[in-house]
Amino acid sequence: MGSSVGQKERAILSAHLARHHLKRSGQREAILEVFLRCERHLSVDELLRRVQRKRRDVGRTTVYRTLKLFQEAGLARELVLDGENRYEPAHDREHHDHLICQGCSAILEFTSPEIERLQEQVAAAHGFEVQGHRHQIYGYCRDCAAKRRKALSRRAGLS
Amino acid sequence: MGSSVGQKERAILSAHLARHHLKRSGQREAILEVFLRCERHLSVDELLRRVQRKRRDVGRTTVYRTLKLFQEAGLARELVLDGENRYEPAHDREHHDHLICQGCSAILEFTSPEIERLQEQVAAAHGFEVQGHRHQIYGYCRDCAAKRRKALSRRAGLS
DNA sequence: ATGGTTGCAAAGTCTTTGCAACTAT
DNA sequence: ATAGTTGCAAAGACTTTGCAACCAT
Repeated sequence: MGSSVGQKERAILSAHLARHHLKRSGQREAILEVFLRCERHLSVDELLRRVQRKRRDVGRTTVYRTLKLFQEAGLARELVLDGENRYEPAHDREHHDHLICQGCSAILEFTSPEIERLQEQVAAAHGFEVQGHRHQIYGYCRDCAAKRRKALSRRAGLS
Repeated sequence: MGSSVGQKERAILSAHLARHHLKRSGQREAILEVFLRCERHLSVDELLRRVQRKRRDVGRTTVYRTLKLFQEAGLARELVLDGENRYEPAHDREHHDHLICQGCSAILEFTSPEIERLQEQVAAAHGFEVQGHRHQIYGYCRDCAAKRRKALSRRAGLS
């Protein structure tokens, strides 16, 4: 195990490297490995820490450079959550989007084939060829919404 | 004219200021004015420059602080386009989302009531109270898609 | 051998904070 | 008078770049 994960992604990376006359390296392999392994969205820092657990000789700079490389190869996608830059595998088996709570910063995930279908329609109407998307709904989760309602009615009662 | 624009937004800001025991200021008014005036998404820098044309005594710091204030008041929304932090009025008469070209960085806008409706359903299913959303579809615009297809078939022909 | 890759330290961005002067209430 | 606001300069956080050593091809 380990090396059996991400066969396809490895191939994509190899192809990209070959096409651009770039080289393999232990660091790149290690980063890819870790990156694909964790489904969650990682910050540069988290990724760095995890990679370093496996291989001490990986610098922060390399993580930045490698993430850029992954993006160019179409393997990674950058997203901003709660003001933080994060990254996720682009060939996500099943793509998901986010519900972000403005109260407690919780992040719920959702998928909606219907929305994806509508997106394609919208894009087609503009002659646009879709590569991916990013869809964030922000507001208040069940708990925070309840708290807010309470706070609001309390205020209303006072005035 | 000028002062007639953004009546509602002024009211919202006033209410927010009052509720939080904050004060009015010429700078805040000027920034709001300019911010509402331009429909496009502005970077902090652009906003600063435009505001300074009207009022020299506005510092960059104040723009940052005021944008944060606007966000808290629900008047502004932050978004990341092409790696750049930008802001747009949140009470946008009609909310729009973006199609972003990875080739030429063009940004097309779209609206889709159907998608908005589905969003509400998704949110409701999670007990989530929607305040807003951000939906970016990225890929290639008509022209760039055509160029890419050409480039790809050329390569295929060569190999 | 050639030319891409790496880590480090330095330089760059963009954003926030400390502070004294200023201003709305 | 009191308490929030401002601009500036300094500090911070995050990212990129210059460079000499290193490594894949």
